[in-house]
Amino acid sequence: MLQVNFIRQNKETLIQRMKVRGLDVADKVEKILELDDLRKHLQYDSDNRKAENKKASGSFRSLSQQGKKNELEELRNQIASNKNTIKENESKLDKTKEELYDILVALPNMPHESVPAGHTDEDNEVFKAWESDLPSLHEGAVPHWELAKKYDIIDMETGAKIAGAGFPLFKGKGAQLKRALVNFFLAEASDAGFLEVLPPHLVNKDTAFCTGQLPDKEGQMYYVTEDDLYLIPTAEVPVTNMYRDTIVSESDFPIKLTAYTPCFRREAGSYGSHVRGLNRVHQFEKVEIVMIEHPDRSYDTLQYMLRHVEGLLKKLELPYRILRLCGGDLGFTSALTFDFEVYSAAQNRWLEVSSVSNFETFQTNRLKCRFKDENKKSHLAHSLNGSALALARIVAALLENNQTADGIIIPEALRPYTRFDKID
RNA sequence: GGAGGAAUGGCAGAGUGGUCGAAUGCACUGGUCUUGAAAACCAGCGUACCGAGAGGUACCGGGGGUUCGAAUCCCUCUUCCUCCGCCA
Repeated sequence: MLQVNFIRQNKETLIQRMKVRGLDVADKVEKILELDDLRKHLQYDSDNRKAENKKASGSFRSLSQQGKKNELEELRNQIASNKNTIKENESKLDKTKEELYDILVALPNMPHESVPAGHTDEDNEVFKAWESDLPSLHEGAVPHWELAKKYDIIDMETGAKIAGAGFPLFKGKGAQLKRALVNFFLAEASDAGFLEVLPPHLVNKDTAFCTGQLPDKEGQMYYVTEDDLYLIPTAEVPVTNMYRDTIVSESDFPIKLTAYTPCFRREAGSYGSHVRGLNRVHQFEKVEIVMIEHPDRSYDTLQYMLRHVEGLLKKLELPYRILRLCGGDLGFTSALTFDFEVYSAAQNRWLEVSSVSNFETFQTNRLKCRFKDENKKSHLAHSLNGSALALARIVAALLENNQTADGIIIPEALRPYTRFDKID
């Protein structure tokens, strides 16, 4: 959520930048400023009347000790009438705040200056392309869902029987490969100085609101009505909320956290061949990295996170490219996002395996996550996160790209974790 | 699930209707002293909004109420702790 003061000071920039998302927010911005002025006015008036009443009730005791009944009565009336005005004022104030909030909460983050304009994923800019040749497969190479069947490592049918379509069941070396990937990713994150946490996998409304899933993505999350809880769509949600209502000191930066969790997504409305196999599922596993950083350094930190993710893909020997998302494809809460895509040879397409974003103060404003500068003034911190990495699609790409006539070869870096070097 | 108890500033912990934004201790920051450090002493030290400033207002788990006046009384919700039951 953007701050009103920020909007006030950066009105023209905001209107211009929102255009890359395809939004015209000029009217909304005017309305926000107008409502905020009204809010200030009403509050000022109420504050003054409250101050008057406070003074008046201060003299109450001495008057009553002196037995001045008439004065007391007059005082009581004066306070009562003031109180009525305050009450009316405050109900107007509440309405104004609500109206203001409704507009603010529906306003997405302001895109970073480097975000290209565009509507769909086709307008995304290739930030770093894969420069070597893409792997060419042997005669008779097949997509991962067929490999999964052939080696009996992923069982979609049984998953569907147990839960429903889109809930894969991993078996044998398939399950072990996933566990190996998780351990590999967590070990890499730990080595890079990220603190591992294992957060709750269900979260309450406040938590889902603060990282921006509510109200924007209400229908995308599984919701447990009985207990009023949401299943997490990503570890970003519980992990970032560790810093809700906190004031950190500047020396705590950069805060680096990592977590492995399952991710649950309803993916309502998805269908067709591009959702086949592991391409799009309701439950997948992911190692997430989250950082809280000083505003001056958050874009350097974003690059640092990019390098971390890149390192993982290099070690896994997977062909990848990095995209800078265009305005139309940019998430609601993000100011700048880079997507990592891995080339899936048998499907001959790029699969998104990571999304690394800087949210600037969009989340921390809701979280109230602040730090104090040397003058003890508090400012909102910046929050960032990225997948490092999402498992299902990495598995899909590994299976497809590494298939040979006599089995699927496990990349060197992963073998200490799998304890086998081939799936056959 | 049943029965009790608790929730106050970074932490600990006073405060049961009036001058309490809140004693005290610890922690922290600045200063004095010291070759340096420690100790001691002095001063400062919550958050947010409005205001150029002086200053004003709100906040003692959340919400509502009583009262001229609420941290303090009433209602309600939430969380935590203890005991019993159940249990990975």
